Amino acid sequence: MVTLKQLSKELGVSISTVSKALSDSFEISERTKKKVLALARKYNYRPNNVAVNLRAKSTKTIGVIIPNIFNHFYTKILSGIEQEAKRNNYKVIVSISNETVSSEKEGISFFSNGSVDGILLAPSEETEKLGNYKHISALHQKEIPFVLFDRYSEKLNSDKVIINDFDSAKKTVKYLINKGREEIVVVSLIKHLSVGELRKKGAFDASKKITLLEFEKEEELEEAFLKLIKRKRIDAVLALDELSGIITLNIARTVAFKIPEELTIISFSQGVLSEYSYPKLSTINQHAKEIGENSVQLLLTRLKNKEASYKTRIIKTALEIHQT
Amino acid sequence: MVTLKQLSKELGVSISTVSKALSDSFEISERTKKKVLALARKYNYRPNNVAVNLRAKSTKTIGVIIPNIFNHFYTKILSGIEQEAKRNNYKVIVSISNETVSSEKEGISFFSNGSVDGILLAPSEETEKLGNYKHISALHQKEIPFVLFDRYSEKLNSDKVIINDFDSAKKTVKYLINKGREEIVVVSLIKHLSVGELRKKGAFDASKKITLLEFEKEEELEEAFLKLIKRKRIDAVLALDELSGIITLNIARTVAFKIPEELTIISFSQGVLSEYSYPKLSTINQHAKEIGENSVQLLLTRLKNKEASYKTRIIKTALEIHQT
DNA sequence: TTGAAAGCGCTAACAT
DNA sequence: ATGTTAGCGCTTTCAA
Repeated sequence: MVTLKQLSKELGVSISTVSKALSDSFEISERTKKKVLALARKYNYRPNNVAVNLRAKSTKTIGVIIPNIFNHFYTKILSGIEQEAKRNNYKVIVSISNETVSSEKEGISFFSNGSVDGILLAPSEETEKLGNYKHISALHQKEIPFVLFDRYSEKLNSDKVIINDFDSAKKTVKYLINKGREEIVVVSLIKHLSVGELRKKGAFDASKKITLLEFEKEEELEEAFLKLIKRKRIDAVLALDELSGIITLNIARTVAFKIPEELTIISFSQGVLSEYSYPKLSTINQHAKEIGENSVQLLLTRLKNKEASYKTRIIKTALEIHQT
Repeated sequence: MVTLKQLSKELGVSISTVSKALSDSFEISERTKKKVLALARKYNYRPNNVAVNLRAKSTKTIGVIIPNIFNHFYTKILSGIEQEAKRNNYKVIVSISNETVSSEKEGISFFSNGSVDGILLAPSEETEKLGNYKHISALHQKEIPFVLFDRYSEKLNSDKVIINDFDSAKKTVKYLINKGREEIVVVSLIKHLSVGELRKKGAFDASKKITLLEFEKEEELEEAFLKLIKRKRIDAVLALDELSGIITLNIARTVAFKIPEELTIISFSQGVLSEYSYPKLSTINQHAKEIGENSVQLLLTRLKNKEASYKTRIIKTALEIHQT
């Protein structure tokens, strides 16, 4: 990589002259500017980013800590983050926590050395399970701005972008009841996530007579659901996560339920899974991309004004009914 | 963030003493080391990464340009990259090309200013379609080391990590023939990708009497496949990409094929889609994670020795038969 | 209109 | 055992 020094030497002018010429400063004569620009182009000069960062005391980089990159929902968020960051001339560094506290801590420490201007973070499942957020709130002491997305805790005081989980679960159950469904089952494999809790509460807020099947392992849910439908007639399922939705769908099909005539299945989701399921699942779309975009916006706002009060942005979900 | 300067001031020693003490230099007395360490811990001192990078003339960062982050295959590669990078104390910056040349160029220029030590790149679909790789080979002039993964071109001289696509398609067709399948259909939605071409050639190398359904749009494939199975008896499908596999599966089911008794479907894939399809697709697993890991390894080797001859690593696929 | 110098935070060769 | 100095590449203030 060519440096200002090399250019200045070859041109027989000072480093600062070259620097100013390249930033089109009014101090420099047109003749010199032209010469400098020509040589810079010839060598394809690009200011060394690291040096610029050191000087500017900013990196134009956002660190993202994401729980799981195999989850389409998070992938979509990441894509939204990347786009919005690029639009604002920021780079994105990614660290994947794999839903573990240890990797999450690693990621935070990885970013806590001036590598990034700020952090976007969705706490891992383990973090939520343990309810210990100290390593995250420690960012406040380090004066590293951060924004939580998707998952959050009352214990953490920060900017955040979340989904109206409670409301959308509640609305969906009401929708089912309106459609004349009477035996509603809520299935979930995300017991330990804050969002799972909120969705569950929302559903029960709409109706007390819901059957709840909530498990940690896929097989447990499969077994329980199979048992349930053999025992009693049900006519609607609300899945609090996509995997539960797909599993339920596949089982319902093995026992020859007509979908959606006899059984409506609606699932919180964002996924390819539901998109290419057969028949296509009805979903509660979580507008993941917007979550990503909004997180970046909130962080950039924070970077501009570190003293402002914390903001929460709530991204609305949309019920998408297929195959009705 | 605390700096060496601040620590040295508070301790009443020089900056270099602090620096040396923190790196446990033999030049510094135990007493001083202890004092320094204590204060550093108190303030949670971490060396400013940007300054270290500038000084070291290396960023310990790898730039990854990935065509599509919604494709589980690439996500898995990315995960492999991230893990292997972290293992070697490298960071990962991600740029998503969305299968377009323009974004790919943007990504390359984004990384070409000293932000990264090297680049991992899978060319976009558009790049492959147009066959123009100049913006990529330009990295050679800029002396930025790069490794291609998954997709490549004869036009590009570089390190690369690829799959034995030709061979595995060939082997799979042979496998089908061995199992007594006689009417084999090859379906594909990746006509324009180099890997698609290789797989196709491999399949035909195993048998000339294959029916080929190759389209750009999902609907075209759906229509053609439906027409075909109404017209003639078929007993095996080799899908060159996961989407084709799922589409074929869903259609075959609507016309009540017994799978796999009457119709074997095997798909190139890596996906959640095939994992949660019903019945579960048989797949040609591409070991995506290993592709990512190997790419990082190749790049790090290159960084150590820029003059070595270019290496190609071929990752073997594995045929995984389900529901037989 | 141009150049010299300082400084971002760090390391390391070279004094003391 | 500790300190001084130079320099990584850049921008910017101040001086010429």
